[in-house]
Amino acid sequence: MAALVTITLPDGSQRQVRAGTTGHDVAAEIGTGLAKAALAMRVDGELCDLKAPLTRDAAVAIVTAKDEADALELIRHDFAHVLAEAVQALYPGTQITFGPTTADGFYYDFAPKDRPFTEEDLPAIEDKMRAIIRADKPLRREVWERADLIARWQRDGEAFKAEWAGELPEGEEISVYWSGDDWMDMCRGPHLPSTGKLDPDAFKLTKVAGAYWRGDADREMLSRIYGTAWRTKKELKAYLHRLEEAERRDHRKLGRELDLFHLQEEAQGSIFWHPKGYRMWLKLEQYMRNRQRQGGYHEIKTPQVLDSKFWRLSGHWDKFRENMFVVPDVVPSSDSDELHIDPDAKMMALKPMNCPAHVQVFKQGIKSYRDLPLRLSEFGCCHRNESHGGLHGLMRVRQMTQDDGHIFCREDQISQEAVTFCRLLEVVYGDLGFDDVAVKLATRPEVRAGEDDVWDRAEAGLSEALDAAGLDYEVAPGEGAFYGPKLEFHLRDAIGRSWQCGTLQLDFVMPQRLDAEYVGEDGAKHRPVMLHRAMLGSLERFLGILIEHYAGAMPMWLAPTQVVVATITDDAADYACEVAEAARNAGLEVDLDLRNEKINFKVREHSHQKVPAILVCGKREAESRTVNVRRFGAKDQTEMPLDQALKALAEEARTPGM
RNA sequence: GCCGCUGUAGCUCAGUGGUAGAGCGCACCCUUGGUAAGGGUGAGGCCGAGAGUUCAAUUCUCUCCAGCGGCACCA
Repeated sequence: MAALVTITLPDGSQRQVRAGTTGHDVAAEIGTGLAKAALAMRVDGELCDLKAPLTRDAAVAIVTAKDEADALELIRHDFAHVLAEAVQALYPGTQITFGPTTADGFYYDFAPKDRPFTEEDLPAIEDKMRAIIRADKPLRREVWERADLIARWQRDGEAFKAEWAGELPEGEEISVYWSGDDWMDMCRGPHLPSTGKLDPDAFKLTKVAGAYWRGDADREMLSRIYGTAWRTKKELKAYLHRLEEAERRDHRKLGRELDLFHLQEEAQGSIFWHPKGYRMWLKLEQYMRNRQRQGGYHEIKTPQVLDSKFWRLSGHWDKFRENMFVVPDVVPSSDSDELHIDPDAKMMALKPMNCPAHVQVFKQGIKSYRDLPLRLSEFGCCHRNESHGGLHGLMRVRQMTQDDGHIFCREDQISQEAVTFCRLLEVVYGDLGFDDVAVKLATRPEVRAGEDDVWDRAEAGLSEALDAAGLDYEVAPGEGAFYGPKLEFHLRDAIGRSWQCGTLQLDFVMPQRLDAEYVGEDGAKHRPVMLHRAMLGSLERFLGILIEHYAGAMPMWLAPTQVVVATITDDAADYACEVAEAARNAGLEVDLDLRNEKINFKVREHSHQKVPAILVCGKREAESRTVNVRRFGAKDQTEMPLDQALKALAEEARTPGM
C-alpha cells in the first residue's frame, strides 16, 4: 500500500494523496477545467513538470496561463525546443546546442551542417514548428547517466551537447526531454505536458544572427534563430505592435526626417550635426552647464591630443590602447603622397577619457584641504576606436562628448558628495522627462586595487548616501570597477526600455598613479579620493535617447524650432513678419513660413516636423493683432492676443533652472 | 573583430545580361486658398568601390567598403 502525502493548495486547503500522484492527477481531482488549463506546478515554490510525482508533504500550486511570468517562461522554453526539433527535422546534420528564453521570447543556437540559416529559411521552420505543435507530442522527462548521455550525443554527432554534458556539475541529476518518441534534447526542464499546449499562432521567428558558442569570441560561430512567443495571438500582436512603435521612434530615422544630423562613411561613427540638431544639443548643454554651475562645479576644457607618455602614466596605454586613436607627431612631406612616419616620432593619442587631464588641473598649484571638495566639470570630447560592428547611430559612436565631472575630496566627504550628486541627478532627470530611475550599487570585483577596509568604507559610504538621498537601489555584487565601487543610474523611457546613463565611480587608484595630493589640516600631504561622475553619459547618446523617448516631439524648451509663424495669404505677410520678430525677441526659436501654399499644406508639413506651436496669421489676426495658435497634436486651435500668446509660449520654452 | 542580410535619384522603394523607373521632395509657372497633400512643367542617377566571367554587367562571381540585425567588446 502506497504511503499518503499531504499537499497544501494555495487556498490553504489540504488533501491527502497517494505518494507518486502527479500534478496532473491533483489538477484533475480539483476539476477538469483546471486539468485542461494546467501547464506545470510549483512544489514548495519550485517550478516542476505537471507529470512529476509528489513524494513528500508539500505546498502545491497548479500553474496555468493565468500565472503570467511562469506561463511565459514555460511556453518560451518549450518553443525553443520545438524550434530545435523542427530545424533538425528540416536540416538533418544540424547540431543542437543551447536554447534559452529571453525577455520576450527565445532563441536556439545551432551548428549548421553546411551554411548558417538566413531569414528566408524561417517560414519553412515556422510551418514545421506548427506541425509539431498540432501533433500534440507528449513531452517526457528521463534521467540519464552522464556517461551514457555523452556516448549518445557522440553517436549522434552532437559534439556541442557532448561537451556540455561532460561539464555539468558533479552530482547534478542530468535529465533529457523526449518529444514523442523520436526527438530528445538535454534539458533541466521543466516543460509543458505536451507540445499541444502551445498556441501555434502566438509565436513568430524574428531574426537570425551569428553567436559564439558559450559567448566566447575564440570559439565556434553558431547560427542563432530568435523567436518571440506569447500566451495568445493577441499578445503576440501587441508585442509586434510595440516593435513597430520602437521602429517609429528610431532616432536614426527621426534624425533624417527632422533634419537633425547625419552620418557618412568618411567619418564612420562620428556625427554631423545639422542646425536643428545642434540647437537641441546647445539647449541641453546650456541646461547642464547651468545645473552644474548651480551645483558648485567649475567648468574646464582640457586638450584633445596628449603625448602617449602621458597615457602610459595614467594606465590607459596598458588597459585601453586598442580603443585609442594614436597620432604620430609628424609633419607630412609635401613632396610625396606617401606618408613616412619616422620610427622615432613622438606618438600622441586622442583622449579617450577626461579624467587624467582633470587630475593635471587639480595638480596645478598646491591644494589645501580647504579647497576640497573640488568639483571640475567638462563637456569633454573623447574619441574611442570602437569596434566597427558595435557602432549604432548616436547611441554608440567613436567621437562623443561626455558631461564629465570629477570631484576631488577627502574620504570622509564621499558620502556627502554622493548625496549631493544623487539629488542633482533627480532634478536633472526630472527636468528631462524621466521619472523612473533605477539605481544599482556595483561592489568590489574579485580583481581589484586597494585595501579591503578602504573598500568597506567606500561601499558603506555609497549605500549611506543612497539611503540619505531616499533612493531605492539594487546591489550588483562584483560589478564595480577595479579601482572602486560605483553607482549606476538606469532610466526607463516612454516605451519601457532601460538606458544606463548616470554613473558615480569612486577611484582610489588614479590620484595615486598621477600623484595628486593636498595639504591636510595636519600640514602633511594626503591623497584625495576622486569621484568620476556623469549624468547624461554622452551628449550624443543622450540626445538619441531623448529623441526616442519623445518620439521626436520634444518638449518646447528642447525643440529645435519652437514656433512657426505661418500666413494664410500674402495679405498678412507684413503682420506675420512682425509676429515672428516679436516671438524672436521673446526668446523663442522661430521659423517664418510665408510660402505661397495653402494653410492645410503648411500645417501638415510643420506637424510632420513636430513643431510644438504653429501661429497662423491671416487677415483677421492682422486686424485684431492676435494669432491663431495650433499646438502640436491638437486638432483645434485658439485665437489669442499676440502679447498673451507670446508670453505663455516663452514661459513654456524657458529652460528649467534658468 | 565574427555571422547573416542589404547597398539603384535628396528620401522611400520598383526593375532589367543590351548603361534605368515611381511616389514624395526640389526648381519654375499657374493658383491667394482659414488649420494634415491645389494644378502644371522641369531638372536630377558612374545602379556603393575594385576586379573577374561575357560580344555586352547596374543585373552573374569574387574582394573590399559602408549600413542594418545579432554576437563579442564597452577597463
